[in-house]
Amino acid sequence: MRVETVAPIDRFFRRLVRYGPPDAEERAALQAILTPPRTVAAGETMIRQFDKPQASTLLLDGLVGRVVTLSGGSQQITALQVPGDFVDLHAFLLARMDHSVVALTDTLVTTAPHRALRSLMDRYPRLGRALWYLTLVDASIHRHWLTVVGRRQATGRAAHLLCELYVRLQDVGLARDGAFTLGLTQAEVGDVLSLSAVHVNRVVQELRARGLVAWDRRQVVIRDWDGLCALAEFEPTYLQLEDQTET
Amino acid sequence: MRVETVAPIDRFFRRLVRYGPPDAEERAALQAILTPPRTVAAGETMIRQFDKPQASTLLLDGLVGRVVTLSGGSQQITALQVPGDFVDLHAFLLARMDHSVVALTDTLVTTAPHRALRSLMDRYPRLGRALWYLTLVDASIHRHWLTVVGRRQATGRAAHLLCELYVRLQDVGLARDGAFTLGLTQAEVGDVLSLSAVHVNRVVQELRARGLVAWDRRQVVIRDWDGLCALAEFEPTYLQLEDQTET
DNA sequence: CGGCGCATTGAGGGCGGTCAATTGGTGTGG
DNA sequence: CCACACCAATTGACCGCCCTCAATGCGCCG
Repeated sequence: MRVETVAPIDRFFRRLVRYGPPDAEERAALQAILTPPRTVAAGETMIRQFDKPQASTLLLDGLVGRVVTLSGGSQQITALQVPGDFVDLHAFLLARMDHSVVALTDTLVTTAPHRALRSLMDRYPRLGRALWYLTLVDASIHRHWLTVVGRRQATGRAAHLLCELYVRLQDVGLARDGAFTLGLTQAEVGDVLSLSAVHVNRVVQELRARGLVAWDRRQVVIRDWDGLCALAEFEPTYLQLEDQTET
Repeated sequence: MRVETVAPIDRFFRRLVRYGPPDAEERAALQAILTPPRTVAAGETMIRQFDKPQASTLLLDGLVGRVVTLSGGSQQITALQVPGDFVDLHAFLLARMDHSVVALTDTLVTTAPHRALRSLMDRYPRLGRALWYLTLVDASIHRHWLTVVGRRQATGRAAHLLCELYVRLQDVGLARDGAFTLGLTQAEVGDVLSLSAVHVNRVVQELRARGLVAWDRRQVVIRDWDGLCALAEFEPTYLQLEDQTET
């Protein structure tokens, strides 16, 4: 999955830096509370809906989804997390998980115990705000997808997902030259886009026919970035990838 | 709009208390930084997309929406805020507003300057976490609506909106006995549910025909709460209205 | 070779969209 | 007091996107 050689933990710091670079002391303090990395196999549920985890999980490698199972047995993926993302930082403060967290590929994760996080925040308020910031970016993405799912047709939704994933993966060194590994089956893409697996397939074929992407198995190559963005009406501000420093 | 006699600011504290009751000192400190209340007329845009506000707005009375205007000229309301809600607390840390905030009825608001918020947080870390918590509840609602809009049919979506609004308004003393003022036109309901105004009307008539609600102008009376919840598959955990205390 | 997961293809139907016209309530100016 | 404007709600006709239900192809692994 790796493209550049980036130490997994740096993917996280790169994210955190957007809010305001933590100094060496803050960085070390944060790193000190992380548990040793462990692997989770594709398909495993790492956190169950209604659980009350005592630690938050940081994704180091792989792809995970926040999954809600619906009454009819179908499921909705409300968010995808790429390496460097905290998967359930919101569990630090919310009473119960409102969704499950499922490994969509083989993954590598570490965790930050909530007790340690809390004392870290008491000691380094700015670091606390940086973590808060990360959850706000998640919320911004949620809001954006609300408009994508609610208002865009299937083709635009799919194109939008590809644009977003490419940008996010590129940001952590896991995509380059338009190529990346999509850790999702077409059925799972449907669970993200709120489409049936059948219709996802038709859309994929349309994107191929228009010469926008090559999409074979789980390998995606974007052939026409501008065209794909235009079709998706992709405007990446909502991902909050620009640096901003605390004023 | 008022049903019980609740001082507007207490609607906010009632919310905050869910995370862990602030002590008298924290309460006073928070109240001290709030600017004098001002009114905003229905239809006015209080915060514009792409703005970088220097203060966050606390809604004391009325109804406001977070609105994204789309390329086609239509709009999506990604969230509704009821009295007691911070409308744009995320602007405290995010670089730019990813949406506008529009007053859907005449409203009463106050603001908390970001500079003051920041020193408040440095001084009272637990209060800071309580504010973070509020934004996490927002995110939880966003995720939930992603599944509602993505997976439910029009009738279920509308029923769900009524259930949620009733519970949230009741929580701040603005609804009772199944009756509340819906501050939205049917067209605006469509902007929330990602439906056309025409179809919203068809759905409203179906809800009336099934004997679930009376809905005249902007007055809604729920005639059959259980039936409405069943149709909506409403399960209010995601609103995080249960108390939880910091451990 | 057989089983399995995933991708693909086809047929048919329904939910909800657009376009357009009408009703009705409210406010305003003459 | 009435005429008119305006906004919100309502109704009807038509149609297209995407769903469901199947069946088939295809690569991989035991």
